[in-house]
Amino acid sequence: MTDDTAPEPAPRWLDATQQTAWRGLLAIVSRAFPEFERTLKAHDLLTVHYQIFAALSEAPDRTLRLSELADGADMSQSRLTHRIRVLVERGEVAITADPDDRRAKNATLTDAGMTRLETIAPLHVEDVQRLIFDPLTPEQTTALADAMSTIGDHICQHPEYLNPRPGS
Amino acid sequence: MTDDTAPEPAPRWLDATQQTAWRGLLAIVSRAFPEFERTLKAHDLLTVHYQIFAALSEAPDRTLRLSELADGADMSQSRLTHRIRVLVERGEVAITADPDDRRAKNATLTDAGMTRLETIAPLHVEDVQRLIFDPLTPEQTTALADAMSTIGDHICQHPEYLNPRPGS
DNA sequence: TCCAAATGCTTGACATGTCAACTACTAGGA
DNA sequence: TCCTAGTAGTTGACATGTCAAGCATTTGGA
Repeated sequence: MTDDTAPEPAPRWLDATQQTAWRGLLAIVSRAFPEFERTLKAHDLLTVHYQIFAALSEAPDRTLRLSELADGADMSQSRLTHRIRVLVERGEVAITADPDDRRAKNATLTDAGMTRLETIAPLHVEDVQRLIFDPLTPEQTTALADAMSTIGDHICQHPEYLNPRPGS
Repeated sequence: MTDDTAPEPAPRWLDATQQTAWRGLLAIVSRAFPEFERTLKAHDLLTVHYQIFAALSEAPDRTLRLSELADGADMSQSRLTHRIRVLVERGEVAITADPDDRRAKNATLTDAGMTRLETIAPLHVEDVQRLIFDPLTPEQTTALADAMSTIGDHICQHPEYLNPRPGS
């Protein structure tokens, strides 16, 4: 009897340098990101809502088709539908039917929404500066941007490296 | 009438380099981390469970007091109580009363749990290598570790920089 | 000794995320 | 025209996260 299963390659454990980088990343995710959420929550917003505001504010006419908005803000359509509701109720986002495609809807950041974003954005960016960039020297920031953009580009340009996502 | 409120300082917007770094970080969080979760979920585990396994496997006697485990794995005690239940039911973690302090309980990674971790860990580390470190040169990895550990140390050593956390 | 405060953990209610239907509409070919 | 497949968005059930309240125990000081 021969074993026709492929032999498992030895695991590629993280070396010391990689472990250092990985632990730092975990610290950011487990401590800094919850801090950003607390600041937003103090103003009755979730991170989801900030992402919606940010994506719409950068779009032409502050308007995006809902599916484009979901893509641009990195969330599922379902989640968008659930969470955008409160923004519409508050009058900070308006949703209108698309005249050209009766399946589609467009979301627009209203003036009230823009005002809201202008209040929150400085608080959010201050959090990011304080927890992420303040401890770094300019050289470290440059090196971080280089590495991060390399990783980010690689992930976005190689979706085949990802497991199939359920429901999408 | 004089305005006695302090003037708002100008927001410290991100410069181009910082934006590059920030977008990369968001890409990692929104794409790579969900990928890690999908791999774990294919083996009936949540990230929470992996963190529990990892923390216990590194502890003396593979055992930690529950409150130490919650700290070490960066989660609230409440969340730990809720999510560790299934691991106990599966026999992968054992919980025993602490003989010295009758308030406390100790969690131990069982042999079955260790076997489980030895199955999953290579898959997880392969995900991390593939999505985070593979695109980087050795020099980029070194620079990333330097910046990340600087940020991580800063966050962990300056808890006064964080808003008060509810419930803790 | 007593008691108030702190600690360790659990519980349950509610908020949010996820996922698989589902409806409605559009596109494109027989 | 009629199908079939694909696309846009919604819905509801369930899984998970969050938070405040609660119980039991320990600590430390009056």
